[in-house]
Order: sequence, then C-alpha cells, then structure tokens
Amino acid sequence: MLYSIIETLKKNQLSITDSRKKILELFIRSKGALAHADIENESGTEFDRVTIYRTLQTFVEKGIIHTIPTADNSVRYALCKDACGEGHHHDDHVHFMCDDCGTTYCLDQVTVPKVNLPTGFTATQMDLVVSGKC
Amino acid sequence: MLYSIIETLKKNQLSITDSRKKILELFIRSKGALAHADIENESGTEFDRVTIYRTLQTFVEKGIIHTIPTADNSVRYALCKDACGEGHHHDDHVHFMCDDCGTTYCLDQVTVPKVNLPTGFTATQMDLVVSGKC
DNA sequence: TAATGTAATGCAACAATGTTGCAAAATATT
DNA sequence: AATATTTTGCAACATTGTTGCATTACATTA
Repeated sequence: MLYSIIETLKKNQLSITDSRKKILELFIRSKGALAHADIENESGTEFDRVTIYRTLQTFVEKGIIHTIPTADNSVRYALCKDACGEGHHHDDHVHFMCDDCGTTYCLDQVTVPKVNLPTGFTATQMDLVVSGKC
Repeated sequence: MLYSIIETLKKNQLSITDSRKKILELFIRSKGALAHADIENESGTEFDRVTIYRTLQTFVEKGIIHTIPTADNSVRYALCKDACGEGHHHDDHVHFMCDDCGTTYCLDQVTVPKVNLPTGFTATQMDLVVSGKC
C-alpha cells in the first residue's frame, strides 16, 4: 500500500513529501470523494491550508485525482482510474451524491449516455451527477 | 415586457421592488445563465451585494430561477419554465457550457436520459452538464 | 391618499474559501 | 556530503457568502 503511494508519486515525477504521501493515502483509504475541508480535518494541523490547496491542484494536473461537479456547487475530489494522466482526464463515469449520508461516489461502471445536442453544438465533456439515497 | 415582470412577481406573492424588477429583467433579457458577479456588474452600484444574494435566494425558493451545477463549481442561475413553482423544481433538462464564449445554456428540449444505478441506489435528482463549443 | 403594519434594503461585521509572494526547510541530484 | 531545485509555512490579501439590526420602501386599510 505504502509502496503504491510512492510509486504513484514517482510515476508522475513528483517528489516524495509528507503531505503528498498523507493526502494520497487519504484518497486511497476513502470510499467516496473528499472535499478540501475533509482533508483539513483528517490530517489535523499537520499541514498548512495552503499546502493542501497546492497538493490537490498538483494531483489534478497530474491526473491522479479529478474534481466532481456537485449539485450544491461545493468542490470535491476523487481518485482517477489509470486511464488518466497528465493533461488528459477520462472521467466519463456518473457521480452519485447521497442526500442522507453525504457520501459522493464514483460509479465507474455506469457511463454517461449520449444525448442529442442542437445543431452546431459539439461536446468535449459530459458530467452527470445523480442525487438520491444509497 | 415590464408587465410580465410585475405579473411574475405578483404571481409569486413578492412585493414589487426596484432590485427584484431589475434582476428579473436581467434574466429575461439574458440569453444564458447569470452568475452573482454578472448581476453585480450589470446593475452597477445600484444594489448592495447582500440584496442581490437575498433576491437570488428568494427567486430560487419561489421557483422563478434555478441554480446550475457547473463543471467549474461556480454558481449560476437561469430562468425556470412555467412548470416550476414554490418548492418544486422541474429542471430535468441538460445544461451546456461553451468553452469559448463562456455562455451557459439551458437546453430545454434535451432531457436527461435514464441510467442504471447499482442495486440499492435510488435517484431523486439528475444533473447533466455538457461542455464544448456552441 | 394619508396612516399604519409588514417586508425589503443597506450597512457593518463576520466567516469561509481560495490565492500570491517570499524566506525557510525539505527533497533530489551530483 | 555539497549543491541545486522544489516544496512548505507564514503572512497578507482577495473573493464569496452569511447574519443582525436600524432604516427605508412597499402594501394595506381606513
């Protein structure tokens, strides 16, 4: 487990630091998506707020995590599948937010269906967020 | 036009004030969705920031406008169709954000397709946001 | 239409969230 | 082990959103 964390960081040409190891570990251990505040809470006062912001930003750029467009317009992050890499994300799966427990899931096996756009419109990205009960 | 603005406010049991008239007019004149900042810019220093927040909140509660869950997690609002009313929104249409011009459209004629959720999951709301070029 | 009750506004203060520059510390490289 | 590079923490700031309360505007009734 620790091995794969370090491997992931190396694979993405990132230097191995305490904050990156710890934050990546949080994502691997977490079942759902994490918000900035979750990470701040779970890591205690170990890291500066700014460091967490910058680490999340770096992970998104490298394709390690992706942002989830939630219905309540709060920012959440979740691990990407292996297909993602620097500069190219492939997170065409459906996201699910539970109204009861608040957990945000990546439904990796459920893909976003095609829709008919008006003439002249071309789609480059589609985000489908489902709310309900899990 | 002015008539329908006042009629809309009256229909929703809202008192007729300058800020409500002006903000509702902005939505009617606008082709796409508006962010809080757009309204603040277009209305100048005419209204307090707090008034704009409260007006938008009131309009959402009354079913006059709805929020759009954008991919970049910024909050945008657009006019609701007549089917919406106090406490019950029916905005099951697709939203489209243009990467070039930044406009956010409500594609009223395009409905969100059904998806198969994992067992035990039930959906109460579905938001599909498409990004691309218009 | 003037008086009165009710609702909305503006102001101030605050909270939460996110960003930037820079010196100090940690990491990587030789 | 020494040096170059990167990352971190701190401070300060910007943006976005919220709350309480006195003042003002609106709606209602006589």
